[in-house]
Amino acid sequence: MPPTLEEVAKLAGVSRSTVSRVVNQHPNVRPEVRERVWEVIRQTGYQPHAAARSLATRRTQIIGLIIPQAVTTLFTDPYFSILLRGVADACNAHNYHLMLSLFSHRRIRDSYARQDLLYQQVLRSRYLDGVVVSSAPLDDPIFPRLLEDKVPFVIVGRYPHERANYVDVDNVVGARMAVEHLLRLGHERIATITGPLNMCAGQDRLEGYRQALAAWGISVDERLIVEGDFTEQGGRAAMQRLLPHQPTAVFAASDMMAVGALKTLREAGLRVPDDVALVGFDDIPLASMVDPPLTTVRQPIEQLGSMAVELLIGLLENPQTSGVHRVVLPTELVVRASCGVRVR
Amino acid sequence: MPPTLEEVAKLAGVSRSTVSRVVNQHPNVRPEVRERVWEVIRQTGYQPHAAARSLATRRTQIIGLIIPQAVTTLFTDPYFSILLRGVADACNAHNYHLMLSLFSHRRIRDSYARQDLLYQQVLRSRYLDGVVVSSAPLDDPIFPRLLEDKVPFVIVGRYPHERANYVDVDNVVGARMAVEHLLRLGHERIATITGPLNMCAGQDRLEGYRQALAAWGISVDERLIVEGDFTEQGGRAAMQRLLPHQPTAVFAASDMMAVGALKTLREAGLRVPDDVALVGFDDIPLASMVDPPLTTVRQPIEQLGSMAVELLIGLLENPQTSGVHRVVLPTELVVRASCGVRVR
DNA sequence: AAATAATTTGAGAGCGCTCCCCAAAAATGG
DNA sequence: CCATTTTTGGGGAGCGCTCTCAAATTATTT
Repeated sequence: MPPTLEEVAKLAGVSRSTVSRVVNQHPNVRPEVRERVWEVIRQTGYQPHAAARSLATRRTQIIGLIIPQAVTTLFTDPYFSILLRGVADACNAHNYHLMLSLFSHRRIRDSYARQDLLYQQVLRSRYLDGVVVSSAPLDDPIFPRLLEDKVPFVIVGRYPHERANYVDVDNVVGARMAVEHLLRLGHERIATITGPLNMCAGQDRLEGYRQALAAWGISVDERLIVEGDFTEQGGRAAMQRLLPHQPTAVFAASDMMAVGALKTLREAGLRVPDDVALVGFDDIPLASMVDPPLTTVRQPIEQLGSMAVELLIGLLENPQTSGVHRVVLPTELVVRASCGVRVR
Repeated sequence: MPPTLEEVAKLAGVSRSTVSRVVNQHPNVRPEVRERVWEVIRQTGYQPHAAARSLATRRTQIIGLIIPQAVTTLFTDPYFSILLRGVADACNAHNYHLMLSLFSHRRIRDSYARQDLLYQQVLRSRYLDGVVVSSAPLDDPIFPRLLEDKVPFVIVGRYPHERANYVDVDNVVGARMAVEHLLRLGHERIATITGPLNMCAGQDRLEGYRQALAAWGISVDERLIVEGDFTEQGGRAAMQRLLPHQPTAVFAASDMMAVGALKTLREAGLRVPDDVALVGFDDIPLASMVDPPLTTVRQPIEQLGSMAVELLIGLLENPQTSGVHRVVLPTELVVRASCGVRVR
């Protein structure tokens, strides 16, 4: 049986309160007493009991990372590993712990029911001090609930509500840069494979595409816009549907979809970039590994994760700080071979 | 302020104990009372407070997934995403929660200190009911500690201790199959890029390699054995060192390393499989995406994760069940183009 | 030296839940 | 119909910690 505060107190010849003060770095303890207590703590290997502490302080030091929806695919996308790394790192750095809430991908059918259950269990039972939400569609029920329950949360992405804090990248500008790059290379029939249009990132990247075309005075051919789902499979399927309309360039709203599109193009006997230029989004490691290497829009995924956590911890530790916290990070166009750099 | 047990009890006109019984499905409550209590619970949205419950029951319903060491790279390997998915799924299915403990990859220097801290914080403070450990080197200090503290744990991999429970794949046989396949194709100068040799999987796969050669009466040329670290970079570097010895085939102990080797080979002007045959291990999605598609040894990664969790939960819920729990899953050779299937 | 202020310590009351134990009520049996 | 068993509900004592408040001690000021 591990020792309790009480026992440490007895051994050190002081009261519970004093040990508590020592453990929690309260100032008003005589140095010699403090040292004596530390000595006992060291010898006994005392460690405060998390649950007891949480019960008294009403804080758990646990942050949740919630990725709603049935997301088989989302997890084959390295985007998540990278985000997770950022999140985990920031948690470590600030002595918070990380609880991961994914949702079963096996049965999409009951996924909402499960999500509901998890929400109850995890959030209402106060396991978490706050949460980071990523990759949720805009109409996900989690947002209204979080707001109603006044759970501190930060979104990786965006949500149109005054009390929503978020960290996002400038998807519109990123997408516009990508498409403008294609335009500069002389393309006019530029197609796009969008992300899911119920997600902010999906919408924004499409918006960037539209803006770029508009800026160049090119009218949008709606047949060149096909909705994907951020997965490789989705990219393949979307590209399949685009083929009949013979685009000379394709902007895919994620690298995974670009890779899918690449395969479909190749299977159709088209060469990239010679016959069709291709640009992705994310700059995941795979982007530079495929053949040809993918021109893409880099977003600082890891940083997105760690900033979200830091914002959240700021919220948790200074609740009085009013105002909403929002950060938008820049993107960067990474030119590789897949877009076919032509002579000026 | 969310309602407490006490308040629910008052509203339902019963005592705390009765509500507790209802919530915890204890039998001895009259159906009509039970229904009345449920009704109040529903109306008030009551949810038991996790910390209070944990304090009383000494269980948290949280499982930890621990991936020790500074693992930048490990997380670019989809292996982890897939494992994580298995783990998360199993947790969801059994109403456990998942806490993720990674270690900062930024500063390798203080990684052991951090690991120590985390160990204290997470395990000794009883945040977790039990843990799943993956990808730990055999000499990782976590194993003796877990054993000493009697923390219930399951390893994904293996550890030579009588009280160590684990889930593993048959790495020796898997590797042997891979190498024997190359032997059957007529190769004799078969090199191997091993995993880290302080990890079980690294050792076992090397052992499989040796066994295959031995079975065919081919003596091992130690210059054809180069240690890698499971990363793509490591694979590149290892292949670089192998080039001078002109192997006609290479068995890489992970797909990521195989991909790295592939690039080095290509840069050296060698064609795969024509000049050098290549076999990997894991069968991550990338394996079928590279050119040429990788012949590899498939291991059921996701299942590994979920079985580990299920074993652990079994341990937690039936502590009396004596005996050690060990599962070894089979592997399967997946033949694709990279090994160059020759005519019989 | 006395009075006041500041610092250090301890006692006690929770935090919200579980679970043991006993009383009341209901069911059973002779 | 009363004694006995079984079911049902309630009271209370924790689980291990924090935190307020007041007492005790020490330092500072007049």
